[in-house]
Amino acid sequence: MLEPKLNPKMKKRLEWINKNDELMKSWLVDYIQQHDWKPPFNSKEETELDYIKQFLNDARYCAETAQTREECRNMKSAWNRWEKRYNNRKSKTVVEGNYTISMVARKELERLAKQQTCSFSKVLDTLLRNAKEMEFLQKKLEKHLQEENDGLRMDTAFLATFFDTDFPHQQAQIMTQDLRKEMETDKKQYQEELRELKKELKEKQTKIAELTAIIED
DNA sequence: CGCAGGGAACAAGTTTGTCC
DNA sequence: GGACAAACTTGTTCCCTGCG
Repeated sequence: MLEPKLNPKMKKRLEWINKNDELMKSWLVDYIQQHDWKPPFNSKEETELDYIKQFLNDARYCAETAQTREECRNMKSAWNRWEKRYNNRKSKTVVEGNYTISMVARKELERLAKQQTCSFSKVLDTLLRNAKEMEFLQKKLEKHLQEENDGLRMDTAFLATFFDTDFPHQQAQIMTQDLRKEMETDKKQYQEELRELKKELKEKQTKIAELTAIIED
């Protein structure tokens, strides 16, 4: 039987382990057990610190092979991922998710990230914030069109101010054309409906006035 | 140049939600 | 209530970038 040889590289490789970090300790205990690197942790007989100290001590005698190198790298990487996700979960401002999107959307995401030299996350975040903004503008636009008796005055320039690239601008043009047609067809109908609504509104107002009078009496 | 670190992809397992 | 899909969790791997 060969005497186990001390491997100084292992010590260096595991220096990132902070024995004072409670979170890291309990994570490590799970990780070590999960990989069957040590017998199961028994909280009645040992502390997490004992367990980890023992593990580190044993690890110093690991043979210097590609596998141990790999395992050490993976362990550190797993911890970094876990910690990052843990912090994300705690965060009030960011949240990590996992979604399935179409290839078309994915290609576009890739293109935008490259164009802006930023991460996918940043692109998605910005896009969705913009979408919120768009929703607000859309509502404003609808209101604008409703108030304006002559909705036809809306033109591409009006919509184009919300966009800054060619493709959306073209879409805006098509959208405006469609809207124009639709409005021309439906204008009379809307006017009729508007008259009806105004009538109804007047009736309700009268009713409210009556009720208010009764309550005040 | 080698290496560490970070972002993302990918894989596999688990939990949660929805529908009948 | 169970079948199935969607969403979430965790770990691993790949790839790129920046630093010494």
